[in-house]
Amino acid sequence: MKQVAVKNIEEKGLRWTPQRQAIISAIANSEKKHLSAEEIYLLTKKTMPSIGLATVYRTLELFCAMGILQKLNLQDAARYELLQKEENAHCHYLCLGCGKIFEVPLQEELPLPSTKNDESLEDFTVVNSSCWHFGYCRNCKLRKENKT
Amino acid sequence: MKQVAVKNIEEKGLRWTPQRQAIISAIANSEKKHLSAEEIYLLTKKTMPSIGLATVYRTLELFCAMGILQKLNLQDAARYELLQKEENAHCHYLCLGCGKIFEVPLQEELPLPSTKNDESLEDFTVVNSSCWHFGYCRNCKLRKENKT
DNA sequence: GTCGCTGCAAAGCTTTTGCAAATCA
DNA sequence: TGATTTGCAAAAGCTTTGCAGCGAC
Repeated sequence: MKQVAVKNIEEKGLRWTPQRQAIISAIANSEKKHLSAEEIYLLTKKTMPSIGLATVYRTLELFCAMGILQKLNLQDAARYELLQKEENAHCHYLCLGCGKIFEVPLQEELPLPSTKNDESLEDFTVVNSSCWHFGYCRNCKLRKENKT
Repeated sequence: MKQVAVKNIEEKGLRWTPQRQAIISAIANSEKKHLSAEEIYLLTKKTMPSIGLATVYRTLELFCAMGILQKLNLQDAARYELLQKEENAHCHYLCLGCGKIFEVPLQEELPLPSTKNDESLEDFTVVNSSCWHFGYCRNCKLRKENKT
């Protein structure tokens, strides 16, 4: 993972700096997925207290452009997650009750939509996907029922 | 559509005001989908010049809570679209080249993910879905090839 | 009168940008 | 040396909030 990043970065005349390493390490070692820029900033600060928030933002943007991270625009703020080959297509289930996010890989290729009506779509190359389902998890439904 | 909204609103002790009517009309009559709050504000200003931006934001939030609108968190800003029964599940294809959004209804129910590994998901009730595919449309791919 | 709604202005947040210093090739 | 990168501070942009006045019931 890191090796690939280093190679990609250096091929483009960019540098693999301690900051970039610290940021990707913080993300990779975090148990939590879907980290916000602020969270990544705080995590990275643990190993590199001098790092600036702007650097984090610039690095996250770079990593997204390189395909290392995927940016998710959520309600409160953007969140980032490691993007690996096998994870290219997966679904997110966000519980509106507790805010928990469940993640489910899609084993097979994306469902083919009907492209009859829209010519231009017939030749659309999908680079990346993000599917979100909003609803309520079992715990929250049970909690709801008990209240009523 | 409007009738349903009025009924829902008044049932909850809320009011169906000229502003709310103007906003929903602006959205419904717009050819463009996926309008930003700013765009909705400007559209509504045409029929009601005195309206304030804060009112638009508050109304959009209300309509989302009522299930009349769906909020889409995109890169630049949040966007809103009418949420109708038949449209409950649909895919968005966003071209990273030109930013155009193609929309494709999913005829059949959502693809069933593998829920083996995650117990809590087995009993997840989906209220609403939003699927996004990012990539390049034909025009942008052609433009790219011509450049190289 | 009460309660909800509105418009304005100010504040709050996340994110971006400018710039001089630092760092690496 | 020349290019990229960084940290700080300031700015920008979207969205929310406080509040006094208005309007509906």
